[in-house]
Amino acid sequence: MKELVSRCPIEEVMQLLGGRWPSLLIYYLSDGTKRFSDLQRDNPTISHKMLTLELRKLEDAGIVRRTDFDGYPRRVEYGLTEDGERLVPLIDALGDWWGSMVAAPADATVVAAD
Amino acid sequence: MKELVSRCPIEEVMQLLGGRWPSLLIYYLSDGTKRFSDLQRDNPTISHKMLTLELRKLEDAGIVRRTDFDGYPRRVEYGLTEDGERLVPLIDALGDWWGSMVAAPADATVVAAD
DNA sequence: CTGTATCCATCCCGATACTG
DNA sequence: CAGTATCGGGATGGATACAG
Repeated sequence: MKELVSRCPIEEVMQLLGGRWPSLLIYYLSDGTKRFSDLQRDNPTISHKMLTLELRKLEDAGIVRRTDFDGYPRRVEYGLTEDGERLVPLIDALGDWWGSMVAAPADATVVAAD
Repeated sequence: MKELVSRCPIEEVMQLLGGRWPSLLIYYLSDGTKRFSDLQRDNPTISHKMLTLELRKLEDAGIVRRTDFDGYPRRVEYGLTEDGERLVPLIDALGDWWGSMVAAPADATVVAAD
């Protein structure tokens, strides 16, 4: 079943950003334009293949802009679109939320188990 | 995890919320406390097994609180913790962002269907 | 009703090799 | 340098059966 018409936009956006890499790549790109090999250096553990696929996915979603200067050797640059930039603070907010979680463990939030 | 801890909290929080179901379950639970079978009805396409696993994951993360009234038949209720509640608007913001994306495509190519 | 365990198909992803 | 294609192992998740 490939047809998933999400009723909830949340479901869709999580499909896009949910994996391990998308948000990380966005994070690194928020720093400025980078080349393919720069991103490889930033993320030493991502495979060549996955970097390509993730970038393509983000590009298709309109989050990442790809610029191909085809000379030799080839040179391609990746950067965030405006939509991508707008996404950064939202992702950041999730990070802050997570930070507040680990700072104050869930134990303390349990209220009077009667 | 097997490897080093993520430098970026984003990476961690996405590992948690990234899949198809977590955010949806949180959405449904933001509505109020629900039983296992209620959630099954809300999400007709999730399998029994995955519902259990996802709920357990969210519970372990301190997002969901599980209350087991063990009578007969058994009855278990799920609800959001305070941390979970605080997460809702953040997820919502992502949904809004996504909504603004589809509303105004970055690339106006396909719009004109003459 | 809720939860656990098992089996098994599927898919994701890394490694590798090749192209321009 | 950047991208594509292919293969195979391992993780992921559905179906099912069973337990409390």
